[in-house]
Amino acid sequence: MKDVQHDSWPRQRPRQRPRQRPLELQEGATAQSLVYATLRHALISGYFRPGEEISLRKVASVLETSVTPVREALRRLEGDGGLEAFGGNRVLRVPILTNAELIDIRDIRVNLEGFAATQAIKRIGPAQMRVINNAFNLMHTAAEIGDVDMYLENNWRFHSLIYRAADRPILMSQIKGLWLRVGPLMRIAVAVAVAVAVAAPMHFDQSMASHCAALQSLRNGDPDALQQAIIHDISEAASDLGKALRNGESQT
Amino acid sequence: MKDVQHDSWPRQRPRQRPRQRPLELQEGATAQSLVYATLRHALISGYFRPGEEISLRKVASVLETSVTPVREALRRLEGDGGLEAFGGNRVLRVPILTNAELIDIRDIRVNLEGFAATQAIKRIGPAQMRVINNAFNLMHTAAEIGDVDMYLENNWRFHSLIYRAADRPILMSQIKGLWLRVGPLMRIAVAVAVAVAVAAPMHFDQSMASHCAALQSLRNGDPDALQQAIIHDISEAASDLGKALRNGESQT
DNA sequence: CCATCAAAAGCGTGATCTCACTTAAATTTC
DNA sequence: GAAATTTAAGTGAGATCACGCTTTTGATGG
Repeated sequence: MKDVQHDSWPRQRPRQRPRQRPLELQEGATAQSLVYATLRHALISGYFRPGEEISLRKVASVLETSVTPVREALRRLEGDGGLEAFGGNRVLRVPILTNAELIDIRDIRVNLEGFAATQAIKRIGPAQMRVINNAFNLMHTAAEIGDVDMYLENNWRFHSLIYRAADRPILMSQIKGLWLRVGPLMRIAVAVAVAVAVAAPMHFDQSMASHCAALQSLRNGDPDALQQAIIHDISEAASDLGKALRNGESQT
Repeated sequence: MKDVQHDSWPRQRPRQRPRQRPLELQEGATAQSLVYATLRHALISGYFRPGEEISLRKVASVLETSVTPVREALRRLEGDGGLEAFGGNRVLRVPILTNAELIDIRDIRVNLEGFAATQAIKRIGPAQMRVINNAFNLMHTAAEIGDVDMYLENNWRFHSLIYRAADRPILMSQIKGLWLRVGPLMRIAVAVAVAVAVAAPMHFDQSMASHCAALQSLRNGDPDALQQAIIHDISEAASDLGKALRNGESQT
């Protein structure tokens, strides 16, 4: 059935080019979704600096695919607010948040994550509690040994594990979208905090106090206390992020 | 290296195709963004039914462009939750919300739009108040004469004008994303409500009562009352949407 | 040595084509 | 005539190329 020669064409067409390569794309997932997931994770983990420019062809080259899936992935990230088009050439880059946007995100996070926490606390069983405890401990030790990557990863794990228990996919995606926006700044803020924490180890205690209070509220099953702890943590973090933002723009 | 004739190929290639046409794409906006805006507006206005399938080539043909920008636009909409990929062929279609998703969206709306209202009320001046009043009146008359399009449009205008006054772009985009998801259902719910309103004109009064209370709170500058009115409206609407959803799935 | 201008490289955008796959229709077969 | 199979049409995914634009670079003139 598959007349490979395409009889509708004259006859001898060289046409040697198409040669589509299936590549290493595994498991039915589209290349576009792989690129999207990769870049999204990189953004949320702060592997890109605010203001860094992302090139279609560079990404396509690194990920060993063509420009088409990359462009779709970048466009999705642009829609998510994780990237922004800049200049007349529409070069895509990591957004540099303004202070107003930071406040905007903070308040949305307070509402959404606070609500998610109250919904989650009813559904957290001993198994989830153990995993959350694990993430908390890892985050704690990461802060002690000054491992920024480990801290960021487990900070996200700690929060997302709680919210995931709420079993609200749409709410979860909204929260993820907000973390995506603050990811690049978060790394800078934490890196600075870690740097000063070497000299003054008590600097992380503010952040740790919030997380500890959240953990305690989880154990007690107190939704209001948990919500307050989450809100406090978000406000603290927003304050640090604001400092990092102002430091960054003074450099630029 | 620019050998336009591609000397690597035999020689006389007709190759008459490139012929890129600038088309009617006006004002520096990319074709992709035009397609996105068009389809997004169509979705939020309920011009597509839940479950309706959207074809790349059909859209490209109707909008007189190629498939590339259309696919990017549809992918963005998929990321927004306005479309979903279905089946092994990843055919894109308008999502059919589950009841859990409806509750999810309702609660997020209560939090986000309630918060937006409290932030907006401090910043609403006489000029905005006049525009909002206008939208309210248009919505009211639309309900009386049974014009579904007019009602939907001004319902969105009424709400968005309030939220826009909060001057929180990110919050606004999140709220828009939620309306995008419920848009297709909203039309069905309103159409049903209009149909029965012809027989029993007092059916719209619930919805109108919420909007009236919101307007009154705006005039009084009472943020708590406004928030309560918004929350009440959202809850009412979610109830109607749930009925429309159950009716729809009984047909399917 | 610096300013100026032209060439080149790089950017995103969009069109076109092939591919793999699914689904609908038509044909054949029992 | 009904059922199974083959065929045709339609789908999204991905690669490649041309285009217009901006930025960088290199050479030339001052």
